[in-house]
Amino acid sequence: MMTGWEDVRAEVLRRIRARDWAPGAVIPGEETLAVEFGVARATVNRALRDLAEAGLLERRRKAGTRVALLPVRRATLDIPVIRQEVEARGESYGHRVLARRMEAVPLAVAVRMGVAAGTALLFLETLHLAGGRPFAHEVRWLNPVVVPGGVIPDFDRVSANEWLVQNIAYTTGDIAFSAEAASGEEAAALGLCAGDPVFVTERMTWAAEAPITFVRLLHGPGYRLRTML
Amino acid sequence: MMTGWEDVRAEVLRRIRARDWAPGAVIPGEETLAVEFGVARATVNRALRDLAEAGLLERRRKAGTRVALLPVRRATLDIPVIRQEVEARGESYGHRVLARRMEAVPLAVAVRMGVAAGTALLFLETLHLAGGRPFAHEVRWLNPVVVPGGVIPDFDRVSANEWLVQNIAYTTGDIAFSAEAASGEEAAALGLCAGDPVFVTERMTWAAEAPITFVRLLHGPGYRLRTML
DNA sequence: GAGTGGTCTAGACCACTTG
DNA sequence: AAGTGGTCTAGACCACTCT
Repeated sequence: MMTGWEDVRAEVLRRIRARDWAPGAVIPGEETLAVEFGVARATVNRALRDLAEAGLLERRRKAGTRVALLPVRRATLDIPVIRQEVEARGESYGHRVLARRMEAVPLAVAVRMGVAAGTALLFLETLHLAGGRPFAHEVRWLNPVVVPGGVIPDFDRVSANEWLVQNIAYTTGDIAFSAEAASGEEAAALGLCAGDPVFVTERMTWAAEAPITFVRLLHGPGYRLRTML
Repeated sequence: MMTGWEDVRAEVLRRIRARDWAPGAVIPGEETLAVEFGVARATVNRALRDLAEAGLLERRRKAGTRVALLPVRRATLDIPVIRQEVEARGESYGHRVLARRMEAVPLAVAVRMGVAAGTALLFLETLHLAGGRPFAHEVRWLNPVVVPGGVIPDFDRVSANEWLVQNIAYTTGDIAFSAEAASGEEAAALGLCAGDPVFVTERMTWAAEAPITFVRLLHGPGYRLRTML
């Protein structure tokens, strides 16, 4: 029986897999499928929309719905607060603030944050610990302008990472992952040797045109960012 | 005016940001909001569902809808076929098959694929080129059982990456990213020095309980995996 | 048991895009 | 100009889960 939108999605998926509907081909319209499956058009719409979000269908008004020629795989990454990430591994979390001062941003950071070169922002350096051992090294520039009330905590109790998530709700931004060789200082902080490969996460966040913070996070060897497809 | 579900979403988002609805607090029910906003309940439902998918709200029947205490940031990664990735950079794509033979899988791979140690699978080694220069090094084990008709191409024209996407439609799987030091062979293939940091992508895909393929993909320095938040 | 979100329906209008 | 997906509505029933 075809009773719900998930049944419709399953059947459509089956036809795609079975090549009943070939890659690149236009599939029947929503109304047609609704009649065939004996459900309301809205139900078909929900199913097709879901498959389109997953990258298997391409939908355009008037042009209709096509089976994607080269399905782009879409994976959803959950990016938790570091404390949660550590505790999810069953280890105790801790962090140490290594530096906290106003400082002129380097040019590379100024460009990425969209502020004038030489602007003074709050510079923070934090070491995140898992089970007492170094887990991640964080370097952050924070725009003090965006802090509500202008009161910036010292981040000894709550890390900047967690404090920002709780206090500067829902920002936009981008994130990039890469592999780099650890510099001498970075290696020392993480207990590695200079030149060891580190997993780098760089995140820039904005709130309504105003830059909030730029973070560079380093994880040592053994760190894996995982997700389901 | 509150005419569409995106308007409803925007207003709800505003209230979360403004702390009108505090983190952890239960917000009004769908029916209540529908009346307040002057829309149908389905419209409110669509808006709240979207925010829940984004990680900002937590919804449970009977319990109601709460503002997430520690919003988990969710990012969507698009994982295109390598050819598309290269061409999107405006470079010409090419690939060379370095090895293609049946081979007993190493233990580590057997475990991840869920096959008996020593099983013979198709082993493929491919170098992907961008503008004639090495872009990524791919090592893959492919389960020949899943190939329709049992006919496996030589992958000289179409890379295994692209062929699988087009011929083994929609599989489940997982993906993991990490940073490692290049081995001597890997470095040679990519034109690097042994020990240089490489960005590693490991992907395992399944189709209905049967393992399809395990891939290990290496990108040299300079490669960045990017997405919006 | 009862309250809340999850979903379905039938019909309608709208927006976009293509021919 | 017309066809297709996008969305809205009002009402209904269902499923889950908290008390």
